[in-house]
Amino acid sequence: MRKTIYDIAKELNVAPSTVSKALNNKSGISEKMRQKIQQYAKDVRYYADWNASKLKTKRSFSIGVVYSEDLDIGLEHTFFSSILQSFKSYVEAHGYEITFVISNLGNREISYLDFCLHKNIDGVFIVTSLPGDPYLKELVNSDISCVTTDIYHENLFTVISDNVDGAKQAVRYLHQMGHTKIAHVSERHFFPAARERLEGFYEAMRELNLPVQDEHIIMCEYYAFEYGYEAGQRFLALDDRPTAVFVVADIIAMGFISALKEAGLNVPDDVSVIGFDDIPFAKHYEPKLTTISQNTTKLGEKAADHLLKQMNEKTGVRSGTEKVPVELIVRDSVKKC
Amino acid sequence: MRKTIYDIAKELNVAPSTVSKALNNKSGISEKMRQKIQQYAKDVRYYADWNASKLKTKRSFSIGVVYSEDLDIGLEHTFFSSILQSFKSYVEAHGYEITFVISNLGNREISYLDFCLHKNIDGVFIVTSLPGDPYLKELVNSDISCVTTDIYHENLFTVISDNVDGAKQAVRYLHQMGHTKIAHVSERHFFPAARERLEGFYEAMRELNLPVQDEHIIMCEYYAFEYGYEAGQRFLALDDRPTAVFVVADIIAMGFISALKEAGLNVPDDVSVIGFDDIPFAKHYEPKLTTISQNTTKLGEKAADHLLKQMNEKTGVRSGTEKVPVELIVRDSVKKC
DNA sequence: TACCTATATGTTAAGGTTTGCATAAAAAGA
DNA sequence: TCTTTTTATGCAAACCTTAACATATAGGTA
Repeated sequence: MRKTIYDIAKELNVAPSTVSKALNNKSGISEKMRQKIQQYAKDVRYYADWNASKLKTKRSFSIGVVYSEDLDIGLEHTFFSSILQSFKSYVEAHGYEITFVISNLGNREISYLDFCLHKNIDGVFIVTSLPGDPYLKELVNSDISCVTTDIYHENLFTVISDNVDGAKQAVRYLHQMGHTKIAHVSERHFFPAARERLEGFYEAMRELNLPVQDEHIIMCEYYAFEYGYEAGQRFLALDDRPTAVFVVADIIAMGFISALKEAGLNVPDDVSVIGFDDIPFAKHYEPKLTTISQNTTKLGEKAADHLLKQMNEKTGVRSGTEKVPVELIVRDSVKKC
Repeated sequence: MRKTIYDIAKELNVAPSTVSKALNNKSGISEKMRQKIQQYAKDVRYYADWNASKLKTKRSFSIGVVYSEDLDIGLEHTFFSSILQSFKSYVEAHGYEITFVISNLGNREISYLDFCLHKNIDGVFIVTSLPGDPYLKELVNSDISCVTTDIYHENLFTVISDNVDGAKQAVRYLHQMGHTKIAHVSERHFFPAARERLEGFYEAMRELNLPVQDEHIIMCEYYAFEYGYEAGQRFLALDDRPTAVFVVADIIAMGFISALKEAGLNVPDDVSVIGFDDIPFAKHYEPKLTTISQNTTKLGEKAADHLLKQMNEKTGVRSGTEKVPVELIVRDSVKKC
């Protein structure tokens, strides 16, 4: 049977509270006694019962993770899961564990907030979420500290890649390589990343005094290879084809390129393509994809860092944004014009 | 302030225990009363305090997940994370949540078993683990129900793809397409999957009465594109080159193919290649990879199902294996000889 | 010596739930 | 109507930890 603090107290002829103090490094106890108790606890492999301790302290040292599994963005989505991985490592190093916030256990439906409240969750990281989720709104407006990534939400701190700058870097690089007629493949729904990259595209083009024709902005249905392929076909149908394309995301860029290849065009000889994200496969695609790399490790760490601060400082700063720098990764899909 | 069972009891003029019984569907209470209390609880959005309830019942309704993050197999590893996703959905539908089993919170080191014991974990899913991890052994030999996937461990039930059969399907398919000189790229460390696929390769070759030369078994360092590339180079150096290759994993197959392409060979015109896994990118690679698909959804579900059974039935059946069928996915990397 | 302070240790209630047991009420049987 | 059985409800302990408060002890000061 598992030992309790009472057992230890009895065995050491001290009071339970003394044991508790020793183990929790609280004051009001002699150093000698602390050592003795800690040593003993180690010897008998005592660990405080998690639940009893949480029940009492009202702090769970666990951080909720909202990870909506619809829309193909479950754990297998590398971008988010690698942010989560980094987030997880960071908070664990600070003594927290993570818990998935779920809206139904078995068959009883429960709102995110209720879930967190009743589990005494200390803070929440919203990794992916469906736009307009009512549970989310309720949670965000509650007293529980929250941060998110890659999306914006009123009253919620966001850690996000510097998409505008990334897009500008991409365009500038294409320009540097001699391209002046540049197209952009964007995404129809305008998730924040897409919107910002489009914005950055326009800005950079303006700064470089390059004209942008409406038909050179190609709208893609969603983040998927197939839609990129479709966009490629539409690109091929253009009368006056640009020599370079900045594509909103690597996965779309790959589909895009595959359409060009199929039509007998060579990338980068005929058309230069630059992507965004630097997904793990970008370096293995043919041609190896030149792209703007998002730093998922940093995204996760910054999110974790900000959340922990927010939780501990109880500062009222709920909204705001931290932009994480992105980096141009030069590979083989862009060529001098 | 959050409502407790006492508040509700007072408001409804009943005893706390009555409320508890009503909410937990325990017997010894009239149906009318149960309805009334449940309705009221719903109205005031009452949920039992997780910790208090766990403390008392000694059942946490949470399942530990051992997910070793070293060796590049953290959450961003799609194969394991998609198994985990499927596992998670399944157990959540059955009223369980998942918790990562970690060996250090903050700075205090804790063994897996201690962690589980002190959190009252009901069962554990070992997703990835380092071979020879002492904590693992201790956990597996404890009273806590465990299952794993993709590896074997004494005293531990495993859910794993039918690798032998998959390899045989692969070889048979190559043979069917007219190939008789077939090579195999394996992996040096002989993780179970690699070992079984090698075994299946030999078996199928024997059954088909095809000779296998020693130098046609190419050992690759590890599961990575780069090592596949290296293997490809070694293949190129072969005097008497086979016309077809069965590669132990898609990611290696892709690196392998890229080496061939670089040397001016065409896949599948010059050499046919079949992979294993069906990673998400297989269908986008060039050529689209013919491969043996592992059913990650099923792997996760079966693991979950077995674990829940083991937990509830308290059956002594700890070891054993469930093989999940794999499927040949015909794409473009294999051609008639 | 008497008293005070600081520090070390002990006592006990609280945290919210569940559960075995006791009791009360209702239903059934005589 | 009275006893017996069944059913519904309440009481109180238990789960284990923490923390506020109380007490004891040692050392120092007047």
